[in-house]
Amino acid sequence: MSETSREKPRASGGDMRRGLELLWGGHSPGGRGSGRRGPKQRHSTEEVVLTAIAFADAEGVAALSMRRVADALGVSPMSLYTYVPSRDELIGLMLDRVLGETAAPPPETIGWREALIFIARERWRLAERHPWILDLMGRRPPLGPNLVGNHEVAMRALDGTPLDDLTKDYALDAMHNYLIGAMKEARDAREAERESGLTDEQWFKLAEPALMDLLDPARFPRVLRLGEAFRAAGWGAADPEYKFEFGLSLVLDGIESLIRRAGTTAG
Amino acid sequence: MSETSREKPRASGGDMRRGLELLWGGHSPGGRGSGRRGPKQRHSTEEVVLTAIAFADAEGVAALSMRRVADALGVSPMSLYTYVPSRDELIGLMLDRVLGETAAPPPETIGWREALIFIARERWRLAERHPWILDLMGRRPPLGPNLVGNHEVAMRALDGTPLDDLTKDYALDAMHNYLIGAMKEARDAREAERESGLTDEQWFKLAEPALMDLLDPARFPRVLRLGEAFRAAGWGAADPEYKFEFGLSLVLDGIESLIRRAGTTAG
DNA sequence: CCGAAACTCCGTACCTTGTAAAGTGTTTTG
DNA sequence: CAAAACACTTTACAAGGTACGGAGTTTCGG
Repeated sequence: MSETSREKPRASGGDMRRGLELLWGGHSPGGRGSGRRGPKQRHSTEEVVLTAIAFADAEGVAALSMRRVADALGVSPMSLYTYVPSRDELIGLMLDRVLGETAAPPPETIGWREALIFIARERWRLAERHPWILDLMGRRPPLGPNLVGNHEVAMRALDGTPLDDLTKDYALDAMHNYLIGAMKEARDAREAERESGLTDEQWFKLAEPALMDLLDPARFPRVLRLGEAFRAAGWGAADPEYKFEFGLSLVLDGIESLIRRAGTTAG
Repeated sequence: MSETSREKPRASGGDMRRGLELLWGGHSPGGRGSGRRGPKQRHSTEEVVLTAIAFADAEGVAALSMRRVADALGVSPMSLYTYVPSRDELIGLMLDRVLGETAAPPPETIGWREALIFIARERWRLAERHPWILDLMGRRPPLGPNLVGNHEVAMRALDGTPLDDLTKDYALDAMHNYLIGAMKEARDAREAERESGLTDEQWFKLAEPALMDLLDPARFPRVLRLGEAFRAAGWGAADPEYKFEFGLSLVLDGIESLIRRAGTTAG
């Protein structure tokens, strides 16, 4: 519960160039500060972004406020606005920055399936390192070099297949959407565990007695059977990483049948 | 950007029963107010929840504050706390309430695939009516009657298949995770459009010239080709509902191959 | 070489949020 | 009829993003 989203009009033309500049050229050395008047900035936009990322890793985007980032840098809250036009833009920069941490499949990878598995696991690990990115995907993402680069890499994974470009994009989008959901599921389990001090197992056992009074076996026979199956299988059966791999194969099987169909119709 | 999540310790035993009571029995007539002292409540918990839902439909969960709900009901902010223990709990009630709006596949539905398609489309339409639910799934959801009921219905859709209960759950989970991602994608497109007054197409056309200067054809050949493919296909190719259906078939194909394998090994 | 422009940084201020605390008035119980 | 339990209100706090205006610093145009 209590996930919440705030909205901003979001760049409608004028600021768009500014935002893109920050994303694409912003951190290059000498790009800024060459012929500016006034005092030199005591920090750099990159430093601000890195500080904010470290903070978000430790406490989540929710807890990330301009004041806290400013504190961590030893400046006043308002001076951050000389580095970054708004909190939203800062978050965009943070997102594109960490997207640069994923590796492309190594050259010896053979076949699209192996390549996509590699990519999916990279994203999984990325979300483990920076769980907050899951709150930020979607919603007109920052078109930075790393977001674009990641899509390039993903498209390349499908290079040998008979799919046309549009279909490749759709398939990758479907996989990505699944990944988002699965990574969120795993993160939420981790967070709930940390916050409440209870593992899913402990929590469920706590809720169970109260729940058993409420669950009418005539109305919910399958759910009750499922509960028994989980008890019988031991709680390892609910391990998010296992479920992630399971769902990933399932989605890849879907892509496989897509490829097979395209192969038979096209030749 | 700017999606944000706040956290609460979340019921750890003592309040758990209270929360479940509200979810399962709360709205039944006469259940409350029978032998209580003090003045009668001017409204009901259900009224509060419905008001909050109407508000969230119109403005999103982000804009949903206790003060605004109280205003809409004509009471002071703090009196809401006599109906509902906290904002989080209120949101839990809202979520389970709207989950009750989805229909089960009609009896004449034949086969698991048709049934799952029906369920998926119901969820899609639900998210169109109440887009804010997408911010709330995951994260230890409220174990209300409708959440449980929906899972029962989904499990029933796989009744004729050779999958065991655990595998059914995994498959449904994978489908659900995909659905979440796809519905979020669609909602974000709609919201961004409303907020900025630009369709994705217009927005992209606006960003394009600036982007073209930045996209090195040697580094991003596939992404550039994809851009051309989209231009050639017309922008209907990016229609979220089309992509939703595409991904759904893909996931269902994955389930199909799962079922085929289970069928051959088990019998 | 100097004034003015451009810049950084800071303090203050406004508004919004969830909800704790304490007070007021009302209904039911004993 | 007194007291307990409740509904409801007012007030207050801390935290948030950022607009505004001021103070000090560096560079540019002449």
